Amino acid sequence: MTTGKRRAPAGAAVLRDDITTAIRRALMQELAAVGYGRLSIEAVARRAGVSKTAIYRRWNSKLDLVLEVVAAAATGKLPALDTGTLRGDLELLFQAVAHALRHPLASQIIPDLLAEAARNPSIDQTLQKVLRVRQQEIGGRLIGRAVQRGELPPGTDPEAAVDLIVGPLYWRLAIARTPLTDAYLGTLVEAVATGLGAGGGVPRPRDAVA
Amino acid sequence: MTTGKRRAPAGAAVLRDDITTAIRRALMQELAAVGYGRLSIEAVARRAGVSKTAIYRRWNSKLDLVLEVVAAAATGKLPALDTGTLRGDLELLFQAVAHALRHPLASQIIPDLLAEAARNPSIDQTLQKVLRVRQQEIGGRLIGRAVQRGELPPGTDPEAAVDLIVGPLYWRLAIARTPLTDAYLGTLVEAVATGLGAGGGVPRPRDAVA
DNA sequence: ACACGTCGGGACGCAACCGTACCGTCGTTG
DNA sequence: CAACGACGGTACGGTTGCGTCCCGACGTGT
Repeated sequence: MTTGKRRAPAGAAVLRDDITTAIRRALMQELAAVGYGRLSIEAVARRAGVSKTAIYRRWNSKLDLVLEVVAAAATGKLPALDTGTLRGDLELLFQAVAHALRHPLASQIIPDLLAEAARNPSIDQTLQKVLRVRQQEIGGRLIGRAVQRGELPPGTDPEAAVDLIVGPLYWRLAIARTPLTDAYLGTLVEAVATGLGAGGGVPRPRDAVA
Repeated sequence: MTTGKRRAPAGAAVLRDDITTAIRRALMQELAAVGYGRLSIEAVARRAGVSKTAIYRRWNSKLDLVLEVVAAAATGKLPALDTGTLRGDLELLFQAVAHALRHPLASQIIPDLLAEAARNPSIDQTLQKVLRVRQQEIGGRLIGRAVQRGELPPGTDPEAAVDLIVGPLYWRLAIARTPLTDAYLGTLVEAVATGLGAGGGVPRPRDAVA
């Protein structure tokens, strides 16, 4: 690509990091632009200003590329998240989730891949690791501390609590794409905190309706 | 397609309804199977047992087909939904939403199209009509009645309430694809009801953070 | 009885993409 | 300073899809 005058300077006998990161960046942008369904290696190569060959030297296939890059991008740092009160923890967590979902790329890529996960086991598995398991870990610790403090009843189910926390934020930011207000966040904290305590704890799943 | 012996009996000088509905059904199934991104008219025709020509006689293009069929499928009936109490209304509403999201086709198609809506204005517009506007209507009436009864403070924002209702259910059923329990539904009703009333009402959006 | 127009089937030209295989170039590593 | 191997570029054969067009067959409405 880039039909220049003669030839652009090439690399050497080692995989160049700048080219690797250019591919990663281009993949994320392309994924946001057209989604996984329409994703093409050629478009990624074009966008990265890189030859297709350079991509196939690093990854075996489209799926390989997506899984590795997305997993790497999602596996980031996260705060300590221990303020001493349930409401404080919730507020921090909400801010973190909201911050992540406000990234334009993330808010396009995540719903797309989550939809794709429903029909692609490899993607499903990867997302389970980098999204849901992390959420459950964080949520579990958060709920556990609140129970120890006596802020929540002992039977509280962390899994359900996470749904209650992530669900509205995800719906509003990623699906409805409605602007988020501080007031809304505050109310959400209040609703989740009181809601979790209200029912005498969220019982564990038993009689499945589905 | 269907390279038979000679020729199957054909129709007459009028669009046959059975073929039209076969196309509609095939489109929904194909949409669930591969998503909008990979959707192909040829696959729809194959699945419907119909020639491509038959599809193009009815719709101009892929997008036309999808928009019309999806809108028609989503524009269904909905219950009266007025039990006399906030918790009763919420429970009915949750059951209805949960029922809709348990349809295998719906739970595949809806997240896919919602993700696609982020980059396709036509799809976005259609979904806004058949999903979000309906939700806001229903939620608005529900909240309005609760406010009149004094169950909720007057300032309660119906839009935020809908997010609070739909979000967790959508996340659990369409994204996490976790089985839904009666107990979970009950707790959700409790959490939303108390949560909405807790903060002295959900204020309207003002200082957007995004 | 007859024209109308849909039916399946097939082919069309065009475009895009997959994954692989070659080049000749050229920087890095030892 | 020499060998290694990644680099861009290009081409390959095969597949898939788009949207259009033509055909002969045939059932329906007038």
